[in-house]
Amino acid sequence: MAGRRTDTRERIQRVALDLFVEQGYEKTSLREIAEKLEVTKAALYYHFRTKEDIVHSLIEDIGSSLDEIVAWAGEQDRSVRTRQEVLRRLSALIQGRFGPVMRFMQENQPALKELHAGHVLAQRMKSLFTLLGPDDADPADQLRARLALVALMIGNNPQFLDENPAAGSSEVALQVALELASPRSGAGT
Amino acid sequence: MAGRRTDTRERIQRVALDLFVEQGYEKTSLREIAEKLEVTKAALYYHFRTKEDIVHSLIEDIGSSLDEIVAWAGEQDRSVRTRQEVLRRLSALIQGRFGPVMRFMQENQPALKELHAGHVLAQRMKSLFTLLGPDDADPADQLRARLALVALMIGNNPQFLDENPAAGSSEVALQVALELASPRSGAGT
DNA sequence: GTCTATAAAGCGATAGAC
DNA sequence: GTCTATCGCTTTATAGAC
Repeated sequence: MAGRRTDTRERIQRVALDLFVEQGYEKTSLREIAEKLEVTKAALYYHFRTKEDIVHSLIEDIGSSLDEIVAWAGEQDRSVRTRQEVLRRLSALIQGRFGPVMRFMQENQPALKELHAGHVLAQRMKSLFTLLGPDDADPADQLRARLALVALMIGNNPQFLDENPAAGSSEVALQVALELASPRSGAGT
Repeated sequence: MAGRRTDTRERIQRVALDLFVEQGYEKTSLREIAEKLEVTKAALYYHFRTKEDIVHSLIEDIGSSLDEIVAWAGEQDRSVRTRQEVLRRLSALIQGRFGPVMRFMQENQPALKELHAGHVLAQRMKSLFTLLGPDDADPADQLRARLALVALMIGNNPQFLDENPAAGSSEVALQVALELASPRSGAGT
């Protein structure tokens, strides 16, 4: 049952992400991850050179998906419809297997800030922001673009600072995000 | 010059908050705080019993200010005007000396989660949320209430995941927050 | 591919002198 | 109120056997 494994690398990623989300990156030790997997620390080091490398592998996955969205949007015209479709795709991504990674990113900014993988990701997020709220747009629109993204994240993670289930529905979150990316009366792009 | 001090406790709070915001709670050691103050670790322990106690003292300050706002709002009628005034007062608080504390809270959720002081604060935030978006309100309105608060925080901390100065103006943030707390066409309280 | 054992460093916290 | 010195523990990471 616990004999030869070929998926240990992925099991490490899964368990590590679980613990990172549950108790934070810094508070999660390799010993803890190893224990939960019922292997030793040394086994972890066979698959990942450092603790940071685990995070790196986690973020690389989501990174390419984000790149796809940015690339797709680059081929479209800069319309409200395009921005809304970007949000819809992001919502699907967050509701899918990247939700926990997103949440980890959201809640562990200090850790990511000095992690290199964090900077790579920050650049990708900046592309997304520029997509949703161009640098030459109304400052309020830029802020709304960022809030639209936050809405999607909170929708997936109700306990932003609370845990009211009603405010945490993904459908509601997408609805509010779309409305934030839509032109108000007397404005638009 | 560096002789007798009577404000050491406050100096510790100030320097600790600076470092907590800059590099995160976990990554900031008492040794580092002591070095920046040019005292020893042991001196820190004279003023605070634990590292956690420093955070506790930081959060207690802002806590009473939040309580005042909640109490004031409790005396008003539950109108849009009241909610907007709450946001205005929160904005002033965040723009004032509580900005860094707010940012620390926002960026160190995993650390706060297991810090007791964090739970006390979470309860206060919940009161605020309930104030801005009652539990029996439209789920979308509840989410918007949370986003209004996020807007104020991002306004004070542009580098949410980026650092575009235009999107980080406190006035713009307040404007967007107010609009999020206002009834849309066909809805209201 | 996983193990035991350990190195090297940093951490929060305390004791006791001054 | 601040110091020196240190305790006890945990951490990341490595060496080398199997």
